[in-house]
Amino acid sequence: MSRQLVAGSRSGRAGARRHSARPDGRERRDPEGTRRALLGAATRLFAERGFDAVPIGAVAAEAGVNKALISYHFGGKRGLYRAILVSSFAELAADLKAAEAEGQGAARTLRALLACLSRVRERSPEFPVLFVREVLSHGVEPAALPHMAEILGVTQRVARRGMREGAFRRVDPIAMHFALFGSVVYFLATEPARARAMAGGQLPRMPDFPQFVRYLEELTLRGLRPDSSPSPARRRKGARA
Amino acid sequence: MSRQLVAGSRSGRAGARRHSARPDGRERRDPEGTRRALLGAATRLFAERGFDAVPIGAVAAEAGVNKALISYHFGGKRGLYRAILVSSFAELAADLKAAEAEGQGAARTLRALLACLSRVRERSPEFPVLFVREVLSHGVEPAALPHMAEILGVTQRVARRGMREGAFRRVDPIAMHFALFGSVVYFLATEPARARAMAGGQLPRMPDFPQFVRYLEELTLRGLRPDSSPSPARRRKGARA
DNA sequence: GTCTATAGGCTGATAGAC
DNA sequence: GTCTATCAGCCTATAGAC
Repeated sequence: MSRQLVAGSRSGRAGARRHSARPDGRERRDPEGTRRALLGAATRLFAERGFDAVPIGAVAAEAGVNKALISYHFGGKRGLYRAILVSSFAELAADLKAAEAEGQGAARTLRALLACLSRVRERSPEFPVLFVREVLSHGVEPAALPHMAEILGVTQRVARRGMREGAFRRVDPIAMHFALFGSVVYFLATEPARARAMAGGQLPRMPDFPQFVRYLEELTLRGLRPDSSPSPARRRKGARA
Repeated sequence: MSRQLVAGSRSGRAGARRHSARPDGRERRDPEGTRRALLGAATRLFAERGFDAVPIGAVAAEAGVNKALISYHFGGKRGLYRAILVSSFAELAADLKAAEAEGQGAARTLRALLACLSRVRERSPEFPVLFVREVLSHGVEPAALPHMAEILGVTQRVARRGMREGAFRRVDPIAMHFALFGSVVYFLATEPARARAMAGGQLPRMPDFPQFVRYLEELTLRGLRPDSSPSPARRRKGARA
């Protein structure tokens, strides 16, 4: 694989060193710069329109680079996609695991995880869209599956830990994962589309992500507290005081 | 309901009446049957692979119908897509509104909305995927936008109603919408992909939707209760006892 | 209404000059 | 490593026979 899957290349264009200006005004880059330009352009476009809707020529144009270089550096369109995908998934999984390790206590860890997702959003707003697109896709990229399993694992462990520590009432860890992770990811993934719809004056107001995270955190921490009595309107078999 | 929104199905009473068996074993349908076969096949395939990844020939084959009939009945691939999209969105919006009307009290209404989403899943498991795909898409289908606004409106109204009735603490209605609707939609939209991954033995166990809904309902009702004190680990400015 | 045949456009990949 | 030129493949849409 080219350059071990572009590991760790952030979406930023940090070191795109210029070589020389050319007659047409565009710039010639070194190979590493080319790769990064392609990765960045592809991330943006694949997120915005989806893999199948983006012609390879559009990626090249957005990157200011020749079409043919995609095959040269990544072995084709799919290879380019795979490169951004697995590096992004791996990065998210690693970040979540780091956040998991840093917090003491389930409640704090949960907050750390949410903070981590906020950072993802700042670092690369396109990633959540890419993530959801892939999760819906017919055949999920096999190389990304292990990372997805890790991500699921982190949330589940927080749930188990909270129950063990007596901080959370007894719940299904998987359900907790989806309530937490699912809503955040949905919020983030739909953010660009909302922004576009709002720009067209078709939607009233743009919800605020930090506020949403605060809501979710509060909801979860309150809703999971073991001491509170069950829902007032209905009791279920197996519910505990 | 879904009828007469499904593009030009005019008088269209039900009845996929068979006409005659043909030499190759496939069956000839009446026009209404053709439209429905196409709608059904397209719903399945567009959900599974996405609009751009599905050749029109695949839809025709899945429907057991000739390619050219797509242009004839729906004015082309995009027209077929638009037909399933707006009828599905309209149906969901209408169902949610019905659920909203039926429940007395915010808590009960909230439960009715969740039950409504469960019914959606049984009726057409592909719809959530289609929904999310569209919500991510570059330009959301204009015809579907009003319905999306309605859907957002229903959840927001429940939130406001709960606060007015004193059943919920003060929260941002939009945040509540995303926490509730977002997580359910994410869960449902990823369900087919999980099923496929599990079939390949790449995932451990399949989470249970009814259980997830119960979790979410309980979490929300507990987490929104006005009497409970704020999160024990941290207080915020503006938090109320 | 249904079907066949075909036109015309666009796409991803590569050979080969630089 | 980069770029130009080119090609084969596939896709949607339609004209016209039935």
